[in-house]
Amino acid sequence: MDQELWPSGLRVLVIDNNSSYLSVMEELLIKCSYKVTTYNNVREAMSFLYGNKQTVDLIICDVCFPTEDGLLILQEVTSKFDIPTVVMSSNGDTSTVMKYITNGASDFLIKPVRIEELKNIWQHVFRKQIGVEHRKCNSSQQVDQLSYGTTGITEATMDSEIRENNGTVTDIRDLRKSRLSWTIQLHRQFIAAVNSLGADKAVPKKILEIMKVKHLTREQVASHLQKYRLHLRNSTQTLHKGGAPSSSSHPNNESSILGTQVNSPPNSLYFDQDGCMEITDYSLPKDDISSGSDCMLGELNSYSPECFQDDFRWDSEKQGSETTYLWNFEA
DNA sequence: GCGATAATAT
DNA sequence: CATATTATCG
Repeated sequence: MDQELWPSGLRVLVIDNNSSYLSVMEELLIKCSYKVTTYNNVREAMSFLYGNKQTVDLIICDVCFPTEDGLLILQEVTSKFDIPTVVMSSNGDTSTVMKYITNGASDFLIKPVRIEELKNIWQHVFRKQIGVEHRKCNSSQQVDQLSYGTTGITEATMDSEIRENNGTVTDIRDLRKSRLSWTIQLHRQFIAAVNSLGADKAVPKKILEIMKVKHLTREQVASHLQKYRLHLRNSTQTLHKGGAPSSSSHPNNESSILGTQVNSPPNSLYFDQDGCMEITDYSLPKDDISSGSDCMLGELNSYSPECFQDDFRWDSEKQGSETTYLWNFEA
């Protein structure tokens, strides 16, 4: 529709190791009246983020880095900051897009990025701020001012739900009730850990180490892993359910989920953003970490300035509530 | 259905 | 033996 009504002043952080393209992006974004900060170095960008997370509304990050892994970067950012993150790459395969979207990306832009696409990215900021309530955006003249409240963006679940440090759960104990509740954030960290190890290397102990959540036990991770695999199976092979046995097409990957590097998420329901959850299906741990096979857990937590200490939500007795949309939504 | 725990397996 | 995986419990 109209073209002059997108919010100006949106503060965008762009990360791309290609300085030339970084300039292109900067130019395009400035034409959109956004405020732009660019980094061609992931680590520097992360440092900047840790120091200025209150002043960044949106992140646009390329996912093809020589040494860094785009997926890990995305997971790092989305789990530690509640800032909408848009991913861009020259490769727009559905499976690739799926991989990033299921891991928290707000959008996926295929290079070369057109200015028309950038004109619309502000919607992700609003979507996140407004959160559950998605009211009919009249798209008219109410988008003029962004509520840049320093604490504005970060407040998805602040109430009595989760108390965390910048979006990352680091400890659980505080609300010592009885049963651990796997919240989205915690689950994300779990997924991030599983993904960074490989499918075959993702075992409770290592996952626990990577997650670095105090007082979380190996047993709890094991239990969650069990369910995770179970649900993964269910959605991976959707044929099931009294219909045609599907005798054609797919060569039937009978090798278990763990055996080798299974890939390709054929079917799946991805997510339902606004409401509450977003995780319904996960891309398999197969990833493109530079090296390839060996894990690199030692340095996984590259960024992360300091230690932490926060709480987490335990659930005492009442659980029949509206929790748990993690991976089920029933038919 | 969820997460904890017991029972097995590696 | 320690830890991973599966089964069962509440």
